[in-house]
Amino acid sequence: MIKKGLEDNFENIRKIFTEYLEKHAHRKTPERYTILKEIFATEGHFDIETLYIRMKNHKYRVSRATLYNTIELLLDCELVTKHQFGTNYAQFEKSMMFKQHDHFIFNETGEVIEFYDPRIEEIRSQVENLFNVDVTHYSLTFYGNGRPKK
Amino acid sequence: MIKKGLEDNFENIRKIFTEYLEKHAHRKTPERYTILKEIFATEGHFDIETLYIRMKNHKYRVSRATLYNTIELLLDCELVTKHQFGTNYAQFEKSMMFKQHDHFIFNETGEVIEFYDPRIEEIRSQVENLFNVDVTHYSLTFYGNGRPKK
DNA sequence: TTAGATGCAAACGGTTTGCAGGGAA
DNA sequence: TTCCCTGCAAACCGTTTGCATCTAA
Repeated sequence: MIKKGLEDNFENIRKIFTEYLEKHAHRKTPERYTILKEIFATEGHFDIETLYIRMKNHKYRVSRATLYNTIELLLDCELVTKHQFGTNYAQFEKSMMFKQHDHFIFNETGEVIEFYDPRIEEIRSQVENLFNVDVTHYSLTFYGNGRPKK
Repeated sequence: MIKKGLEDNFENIRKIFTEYLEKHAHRKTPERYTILKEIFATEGHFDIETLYIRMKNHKYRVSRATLYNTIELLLDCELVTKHQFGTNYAQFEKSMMFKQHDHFIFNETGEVIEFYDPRIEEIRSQVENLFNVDVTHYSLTFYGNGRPKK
């Protein structure tokens, strides 16, 4: 039953993507839907190379160029979010429509914890008012170490 | 008088760097001090290539490799801060010991505004307590557009 | 039928590395 | 004198681009 719910949810995602492609007169190629499916089939963050390897392992014929192109579309229709956690390569994650969140990164391992604190919205408004700007997006990331168990 | 004050301040910076080099048994080469001086002589953010060009223009013989090496030392002794504003190249700025701040970036131009909102410290404590971690550093950046003048 | 999309491989650009020569300690 | 540091150039690696081929519309 829960699984059914998740599938329904993905159907919804597909629909959003389809509408986006149609609206912008982009072709609905099988590759694009396969990549969308692959991304939404796994949890957590990923980079392009990892996604590429994973799809190769699943015996899909896909090129890095197409991955980069398709990610661009998915970013544009906001189904995927891009992060640059202080490295010089990009990491991505599927957007969780409702669940806005920020990140804590362990210095040693790169492990990611997600959290949400509503006070960030207050800071955001403050910035918008102070500088007379519209904030389109933002990035808040804490870096640090775990405390000794003890 | 104010200028004098700034010079004194830079003397202090030099001292910090010297102490750091001595403590870690790194050599006090002229290149390292020249780079330090060049960085503290200019305002705002910079990337390695810009710094390289600027030093070439000032007729310094310096290699990119040394710039990268020295920046690494300056980061380590916290005289310089590193940013990755959503691009795949790093930007840096001299640390302002006392003036903690975050950034707003204009989507179109990349122009940077600095600001400070103390509420970020509350979020930081919250994260530390919630996940039982120590935050060593963080990054908060808003991206957006200026509002039409009216 | 045809313009947009794909796969492949080469190009690109910021960063890193290897190495011979130079200079701080 | 030692061996860390420097400049130079090549290597590296994530990303972008060019192009022949393919295919959604």
